[in-house]
Amino acid sequence: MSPGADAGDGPGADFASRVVEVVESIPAGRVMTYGSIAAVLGSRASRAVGQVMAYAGSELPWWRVIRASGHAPRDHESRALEMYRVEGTPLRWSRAGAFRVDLERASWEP
DNA sequence: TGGGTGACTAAGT
DNA sequence: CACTTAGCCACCC
Repeated sequence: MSPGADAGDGPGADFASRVVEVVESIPAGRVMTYGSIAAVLGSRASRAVGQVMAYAGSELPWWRVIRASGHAPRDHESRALEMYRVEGTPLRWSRAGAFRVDLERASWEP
């Protein structure tokens, strides 16, 4: 409702702060890809989203943020798997024993 | 102010 | 299905 399109220029207006808001809004059992989060913010900086997550650390449900392929973040797949089992996130298992999040079912958007 | 980096994506092999 | 290459954009120092 403001002529300036974006209504916030104070804290929370930064890209990083917006990423945090979106990630925290993801319900349990659901996931979003880095690219989708960036798209919601009106950007294509999927990589920047990952950097914000790395900086935020365990302060966020990082396991609900995955790659476009359905794989969990690099070097964190094992930790994510345990969370997916607890939250009941739909997973897809390959013959080799590798798991992936079923984006067809778990994909969510605010 | 500018350069290097990275929890990425998409397309090709 | 898994790995490799090139392109992107914001973050940090």
